[in-house]
Amino acid sequence: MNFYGGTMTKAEQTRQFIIEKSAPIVNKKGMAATSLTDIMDVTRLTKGGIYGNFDSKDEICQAAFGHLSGQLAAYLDQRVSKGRSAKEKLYNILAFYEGREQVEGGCPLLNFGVEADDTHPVVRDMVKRAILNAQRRIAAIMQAGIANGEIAAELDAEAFSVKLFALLEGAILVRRVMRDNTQMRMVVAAIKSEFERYLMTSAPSSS
Amino acid sequence: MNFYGGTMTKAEQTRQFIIEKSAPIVNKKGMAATSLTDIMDVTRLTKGGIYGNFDSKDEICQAAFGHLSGQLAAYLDQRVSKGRSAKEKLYNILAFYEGREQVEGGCPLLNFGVEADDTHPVVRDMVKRAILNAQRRIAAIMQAGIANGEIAAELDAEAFSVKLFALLEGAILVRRVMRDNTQMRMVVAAIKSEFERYLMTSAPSSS
DNA sequence: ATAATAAAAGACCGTTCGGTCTATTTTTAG
DNA sequence: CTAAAAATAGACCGAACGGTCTTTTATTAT
Repeated sequence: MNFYGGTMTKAEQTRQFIIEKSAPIVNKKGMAATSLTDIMDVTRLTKGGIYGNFDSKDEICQAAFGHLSGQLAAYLDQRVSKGRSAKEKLYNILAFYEGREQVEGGCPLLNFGVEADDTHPVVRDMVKRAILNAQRRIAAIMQAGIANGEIAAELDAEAFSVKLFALLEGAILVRRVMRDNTQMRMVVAAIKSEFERYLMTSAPSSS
Repeated sequence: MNFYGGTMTKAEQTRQFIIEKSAPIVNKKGMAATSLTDIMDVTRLTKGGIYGNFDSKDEICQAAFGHLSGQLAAYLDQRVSKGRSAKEKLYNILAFYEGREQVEGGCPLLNFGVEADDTHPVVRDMVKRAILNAQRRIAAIMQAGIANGEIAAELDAEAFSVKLFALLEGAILVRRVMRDNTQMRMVVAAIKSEFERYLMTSAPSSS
């Protein structure tokens, strides 16, 4: 028996495989509406293989959200790290949301948040943490921008991050229902416009 | 046989009864997760009574959304009609969202919108129309305010209504996941603050 | 009151659900 | 190569699912 050191044991590999394959389905159909059969189909595994690695469907859904939110965070962090100013960092994030790319099945924070809030307290708590992290990411960018003089100190970093998050999630909802990106574009433009009011490099115009 | 004139036939009464009793559950648990048993329990009816009035569970869910969104629209219209200026009308709406009242189980536009977008095209279309109506309601208030000189013409009524809707729905999501109204309050304050920038009665300040 | 009609009851149907368990296969250590 | 161990297959389980259908109960017009 190899003690878990550098390599992944077979079960761990399979577990990860199941998570990665299932996550998009759970994100799209929802936890309640995703059946074991769906998971069996997408993984090409049977019940034995699945329940050998998970105790319940709920555990799979939970892990699926963890995977999706981790993936989303990684995407965003990557975008942020590629920006060399607060403005670039913010705009890279906005481009991500405005683009059609997104995680398959839409924003997991929205999907899981809406479904979990009454029925799945564990998932709800995970979503809560993910939301706070997303907001912290934005607030941190703003604070850094203020600290190095790129952004006017009048900008309330926390309030800005709260508004930005709400606007984007709302726009994601509208986009999914409408199947139309127009309002998302409007929202992103509005965020940019508000942000630029606090940019020190641009003219401190008042109108 | 009485031809349907003034009174409601018994079946129509029962149908309405089923819808009203089921709607909060479907709103809360979701369409997929709500079972016939749930509906039987809450209506104290049996399958015979239910399927005598509906062809399928989906039809009940659909009617439930229609009821909820109609109810929501009625609430909002009432609030709007009680305001005597654009500002009052808007603030009445905001007070509605900021307050804990809301429709039981949260905003049906959010709940049904997220669940329906992939799986229930009919419901998705109903949500789409409901969203557009909600936005139109706001835009109309703004346009009227501009027309009578209460609001500066610079305000883009449509863009404002899109932002407002997205902000509120995003804040509703956060509130449900966090079980905390703080961010909703922040969002409402931000909406008010932005709106007041365009108010003609207040000082046309530039900062 | 009664006969015709409408509505609701609830047993019943096949299917699918999440989950278990043993047999078999695959992997791995020696 | 072989024996021990781990992992997967898939038959099986009871429960719950959405939905049907016949019987019984309410309603209603006369």
